[in-house]
Amino acid sequence: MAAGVKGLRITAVSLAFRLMCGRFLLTSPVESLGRLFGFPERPNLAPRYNIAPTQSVAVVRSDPELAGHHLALLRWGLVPFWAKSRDIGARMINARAETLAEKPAFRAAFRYRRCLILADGFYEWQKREDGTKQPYVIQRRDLAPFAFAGLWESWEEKEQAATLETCSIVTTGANDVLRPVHHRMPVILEGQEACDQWLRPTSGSADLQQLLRPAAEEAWVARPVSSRVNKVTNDGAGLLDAPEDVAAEVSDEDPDGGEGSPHKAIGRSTDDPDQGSLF
DNA sequence: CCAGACGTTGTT
DNA sequence: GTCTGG
DNA sequence: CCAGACGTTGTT
DNA sequence: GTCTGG
Repeated sequence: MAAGVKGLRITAVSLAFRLMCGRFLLTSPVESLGRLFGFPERPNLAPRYNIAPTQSVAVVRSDPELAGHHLALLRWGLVPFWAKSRDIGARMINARAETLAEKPAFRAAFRYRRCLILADGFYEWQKREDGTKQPYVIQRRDLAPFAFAGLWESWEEKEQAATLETCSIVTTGANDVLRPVHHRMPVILEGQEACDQWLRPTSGSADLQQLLRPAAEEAWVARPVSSRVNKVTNDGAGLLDAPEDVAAEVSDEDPDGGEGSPHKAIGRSTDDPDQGSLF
């Protein structure tokens, strides 16, 4: 794919590449997700191109009472059960793999409440020399859905007498390809066995820790996208278009640039504002 | 003992 | 709730 | 993660 | 600069 190749070129040349997980997408039909991750629920999930912290995300849990894997919609940003307010959750969107077994906010969740957080890709922002930022989307080459290693927690809202379920995405060190440009990345559980092992209540700490490693770089592609993704209220398919200035960047680095101009996908006028239901 | 934190990323 | 710092 | 706010008193 | 909201 031309766009994918271009994305890789720019990525490799860039010096200040940053990668972690504060925004992602999930657009696959619930039937595909259910088949892939082994859950029976088939709720009406609207495609989401711009999932942000504090919003509802699709997770898979292993429920000892029901047996098997089950889909749930949880708020992104883990609120520890002892928190006085839900506000802390906005800053608990990631949990470091190296310390989650010890940190008071995460260790009980690591031991008892692990989950898969479903995605088709995630975004990251590259800081340019002029201080502006270029968003990238990172997806599998085959565009298949995948699972972040996640933790979840249950929090009792005192005033409302309600229970809020929240979650956090585990992060780890970057792989060899990404290490020169950035040092962190989200943990992705590749393959059914890794997913099952993460969810299995009887998995030991050592086995779990072994899953918390960087993804296999061959399977992944990064490519620049429109900065419209910056605004959380933009949530349409147009966010995956190439940015307007990619042509300029490419010709800066490769004046011959025989690849032709990577214009925006034609006929994609606006982001469809599929506001309405989250899922 | 009580009080207060409990988290991540990035940047300098 | 549980650990750390004072 | 980025965008956007960042404050008070009093009045209805 | 730093915090909150999405």
